[in-house]
Amino acid sequence: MSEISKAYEPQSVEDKWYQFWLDGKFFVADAKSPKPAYSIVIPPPNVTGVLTLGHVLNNTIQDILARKARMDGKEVLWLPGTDHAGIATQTVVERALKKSGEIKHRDDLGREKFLERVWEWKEKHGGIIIQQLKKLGASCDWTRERFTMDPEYSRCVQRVFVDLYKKGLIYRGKRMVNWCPASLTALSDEEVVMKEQKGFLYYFKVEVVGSAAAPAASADASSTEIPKVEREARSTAPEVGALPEEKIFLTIATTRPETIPGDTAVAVNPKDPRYAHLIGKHVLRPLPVELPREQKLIPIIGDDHVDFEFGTGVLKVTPAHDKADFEIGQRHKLPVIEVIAANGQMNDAAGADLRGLDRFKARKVAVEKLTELGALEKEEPYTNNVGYSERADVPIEPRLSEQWFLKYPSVEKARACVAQPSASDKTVAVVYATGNELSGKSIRELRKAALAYARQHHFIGIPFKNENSGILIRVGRQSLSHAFSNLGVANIRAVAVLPELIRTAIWLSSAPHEPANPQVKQVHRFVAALSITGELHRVLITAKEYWDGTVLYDHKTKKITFGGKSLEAHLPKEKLDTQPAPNAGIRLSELLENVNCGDEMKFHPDRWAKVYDHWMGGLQDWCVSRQLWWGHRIPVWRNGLEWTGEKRNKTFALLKKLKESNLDGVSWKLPKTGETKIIAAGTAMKQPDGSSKILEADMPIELIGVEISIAPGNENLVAEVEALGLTQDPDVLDTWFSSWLWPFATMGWPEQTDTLKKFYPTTDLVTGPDIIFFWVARMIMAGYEFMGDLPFQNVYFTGIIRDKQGRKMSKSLGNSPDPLDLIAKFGADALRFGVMRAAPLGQDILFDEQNVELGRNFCNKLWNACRFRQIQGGESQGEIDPKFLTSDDKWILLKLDQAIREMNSAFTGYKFSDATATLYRFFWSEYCDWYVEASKAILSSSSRGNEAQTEKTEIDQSLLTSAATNDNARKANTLAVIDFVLSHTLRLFHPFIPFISEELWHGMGYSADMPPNQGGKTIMFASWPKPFDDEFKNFYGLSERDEKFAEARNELVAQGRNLRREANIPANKKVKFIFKPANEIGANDLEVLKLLLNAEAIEVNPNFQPAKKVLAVRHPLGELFLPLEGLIDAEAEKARLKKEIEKYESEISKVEQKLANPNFAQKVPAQVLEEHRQRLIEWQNKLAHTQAALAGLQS
RNA sequence: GCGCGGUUAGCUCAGUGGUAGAGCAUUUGCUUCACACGCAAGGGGUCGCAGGUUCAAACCCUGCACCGCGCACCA
Repeated sequence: MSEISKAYEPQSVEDKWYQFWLDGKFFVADAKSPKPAYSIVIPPPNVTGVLTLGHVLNNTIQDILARKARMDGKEVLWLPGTDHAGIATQTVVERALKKSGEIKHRDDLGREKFLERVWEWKEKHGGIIIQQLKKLGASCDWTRERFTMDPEYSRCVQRVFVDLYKKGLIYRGKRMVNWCPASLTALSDEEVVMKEQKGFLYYFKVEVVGSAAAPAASADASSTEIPKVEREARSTAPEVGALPEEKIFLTIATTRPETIPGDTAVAVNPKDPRYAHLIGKHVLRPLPVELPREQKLIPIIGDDHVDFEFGTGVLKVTPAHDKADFEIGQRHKLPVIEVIAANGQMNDAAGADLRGLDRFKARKVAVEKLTELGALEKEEPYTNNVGYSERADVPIEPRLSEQWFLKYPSVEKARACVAQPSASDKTVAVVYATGNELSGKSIRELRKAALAYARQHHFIGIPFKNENSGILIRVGRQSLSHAFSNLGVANIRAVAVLPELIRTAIWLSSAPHEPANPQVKQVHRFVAALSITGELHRVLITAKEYWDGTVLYDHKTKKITFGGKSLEAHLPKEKLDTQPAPNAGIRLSELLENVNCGDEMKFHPDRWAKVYDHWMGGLQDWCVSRQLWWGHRIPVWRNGLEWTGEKRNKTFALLKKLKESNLDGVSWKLPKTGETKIIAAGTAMKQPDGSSKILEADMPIELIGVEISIAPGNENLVAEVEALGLTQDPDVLDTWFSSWLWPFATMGWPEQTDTLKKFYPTTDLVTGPDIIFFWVARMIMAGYEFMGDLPFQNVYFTGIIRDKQGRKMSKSLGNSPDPLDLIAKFGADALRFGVMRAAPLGQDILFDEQNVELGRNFCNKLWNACRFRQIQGGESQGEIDPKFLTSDDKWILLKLDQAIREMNSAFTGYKFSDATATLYRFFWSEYCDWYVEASKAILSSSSRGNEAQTEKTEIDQSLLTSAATNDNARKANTLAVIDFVLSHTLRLFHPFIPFISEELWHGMGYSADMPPNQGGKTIMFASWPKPFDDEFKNFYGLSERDEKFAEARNELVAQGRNLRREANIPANKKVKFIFKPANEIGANDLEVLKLLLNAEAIEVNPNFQPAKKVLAVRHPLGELFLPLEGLIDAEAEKARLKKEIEKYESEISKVEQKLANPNFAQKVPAQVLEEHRQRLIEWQNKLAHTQAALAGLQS
């Protein structure tokens, strides 16, 4: 740090380092690198979008992963880019052009001109979000930036279209689709969001007549039945009734009266006793009013779809404007009358009253008309769910139209590859084996014994039931031989307890066999826990289910070792050797740590896998065409003429020739029959020797061609084709039809590029759960279909950013802060740290600017901690001399070790908020608050030598275990420890706060100590800190005892500080303490005590007998007294002590009760028992001391 | 209707069976020579409710309530 300012100023630092990283090409991924690969593809933001907090969250996580991977020595590719975002972009541009008054509608410009304007817009605004990502610190390989409408990318999209067409998965059909009347395009089901809408349910009556042929006569005929209906109906359904004129009326409830002119039937449930007899009769549709009576007659039909609970149990059927009605219409061959035009206005068929009106206006008018006719019985408020266009935010209109559809490919594989959440985190029962069941000196003997044992106990061929899944697993002879071939003593010994293992195993997954074996129905995987001779083993069981039954196929064991408390908690060592405690078990997650259970992709959090699976189970064909201009135009040319016998022959002749000419990627289709043939691939297109003659203008042909439009050298072909009267389909493809190819289309597919070889499948994908169907699921399917492999190994779903009140961020609410403002105000690092700290895995994030402020404060703390080190001067000493290490030094090193371990485990579980919490706690609470403060005892003693000398004379020399020898050496050693800790800490920080960590890395001179490719140039490539091994700890003498001691002394400090406060001593006033040590205490520790207590002096007096007015704390390290010179509030102190006594008494009684329980001592693990006993003693001591203090105060 | 998540301090949230935690807010004291974007010491919780399992439950099981989300249906 050349200049040391008092506060960290990010603005002056961030741009400098970003440019430095770019100049150094540190983000560039080398596909030929020997290093292991790590890759992420960015979820491409909309090209004209601006950065939101959602992007900040998402991209910060990706950056953290990428930077961590680089420090782990991986070759990292973070591939950036943008999405053309069809509707969104087109809407934005169109709106802008309208606003500027240039156009009223995009037709005013025409397709070509309009697209030019969109491209202009894209050039102008497209880079904005990329620049913003750079501001955030994103370490993307910008040399590989992609756009979903890059020429090469477009080629991929067309190739995929043709490929799927050839496979028969893409087809054209006239169907009910979701139509957006604002954007004038079809939408996929996923682009429709259901919204609650308040409206009315209108009840109107229609007259029932006998039949269309002879309405009057039929009405008479039916009149004989009327009384019966009436009687029944009056009590249950007053909607049916006969008027005095003997007319019968049906009452229909609807929310959409404006569609009445489009009704072509009235439906009732055939099982509905009220109406069943009316089926086959007709009703008079009230609208349009001007139609002659016979044109108003529509039949009453019976259909199971009708819910007789709802409304009146009578449904009006509008096949043209409702999905369910359309299906009813299909079933009953009803005519379809379209009454709403594409733009949402009523058309001529809607009648004179409604024609030209907007659909909502028309609803009001229709109600008025019904009222005038006397048909409206009532209207009641009603709330229903209405589908809205996600983009345009207007209600969609179900509409019959011709669209392109895709049957999803590779569904089964894609569905099976995602690991389903294991049956929560169950406790797996541990199966115990003593090891005596099977004996043998060699593996060979063991195998023999195992086989004999299995025969003797009748395992072979016998099915055992797995209790957790109910699946029967049979142990075949082959099964055993598999177990034996997996060698390992434990693996073979497991045979003795196979029935028990099978019984208790936890089911993990069931999936199709891979590679596919037709004999195998599916493969089940289980895990069980086995303890043999005191060692815990994980047993993975794989069972192939054949069509005729299940056979245990294989099991494999692996020894599990635990460092942490979990093993202790669940499986105390002494229990492992002998009989198990009842309910002894181990957490499934612990058992499965670092295990790939055969599933290849993991979702984090895994509950999304369930959502994914559910969606994959109910796939509907994907409507991929959009009536837009901005996007990938569908590569289909046709002339639209009718198919006739004569032309049929001509076409066959043409196709024959086309086939001979081997057009690559071109297929043709006979419009009538729908039959598809493929024309073989080839290169003949590159020599268009008169093939244009083949095509003639009047041929009914549909050409589906990728090479037609994109093959280099074939640019003219489109013109040639079009010259023959064939025109390209005007529609474009759904944006997601290009996004779903993102993981490989960005890497050079279909060529087998080095990049693909090195970086596909990608390692992690980070995205929001809101696009799990739009994007993630489709990418998985595309990955399998076109790469034969899944696109990523892990998917991390972020939460959704909300405001403080939990509302979604939105422009209209004005609650979405601009991340760039936040960066300007607090710095990018602060924003990153603040957001990560508030973003736990799987939870939505309630964003508050305070988070960012906290991040800023934290960066400042880091800055100043380094500044403190700089002020101490002295070059980095490098080596730490173990002989000078104080208890504080050892303590902070152990804390650092713990922090590294915590960071690693946080990364393993993608728990970034845990990681930031660790960083915060370690650096602020442990390093700054305690270590740095304690280190001042040494650092300032040598700079103020004289003063220190006089202080030391007050210390009883006999109690000093190690007298200070060399102040300068001690100071240097302390600085070395500080440098060690800081240089490690900065590396732990780097993925989270890259700018400041880089600045300090250089400023502190740590880069100078490193080889160029390992941190010498940039902290980006400094190696990620490793936890300390035993050798390291032994060398520096780091032990739990040191840690405990330092902690005890800090506790004493806290208690001493508390005394000060109790005595109302201002923080800045130095006072004298008296210490009566229980054991020897080091000189340095005493000095630290003095410093941290802000004591004038500490008088060490082993024989001190407290006089009356003294405050005291008693602590395992000794007693600390504060003589009271001034006034204290004795009453307040007494009250505090009494409160403390109460607390101690309550704790003591709690522990005593537990210990008094005979079951407790008997059943509880020894360690826990001991803990309780110790705790009791501690509380009792504290109680005694506090009582003594109270007594002293009272006397 | 089906499914998922949540309910712990005033707020936002950690906490996988053994002594209830963090940050913010709050109270008090401190321009202590890295940092007032700071330091120190406090106060504050029947862990949504009710059962059950256990020697022991915020944690496991069952039911309920409330909040949020998703899917399906909705004339």
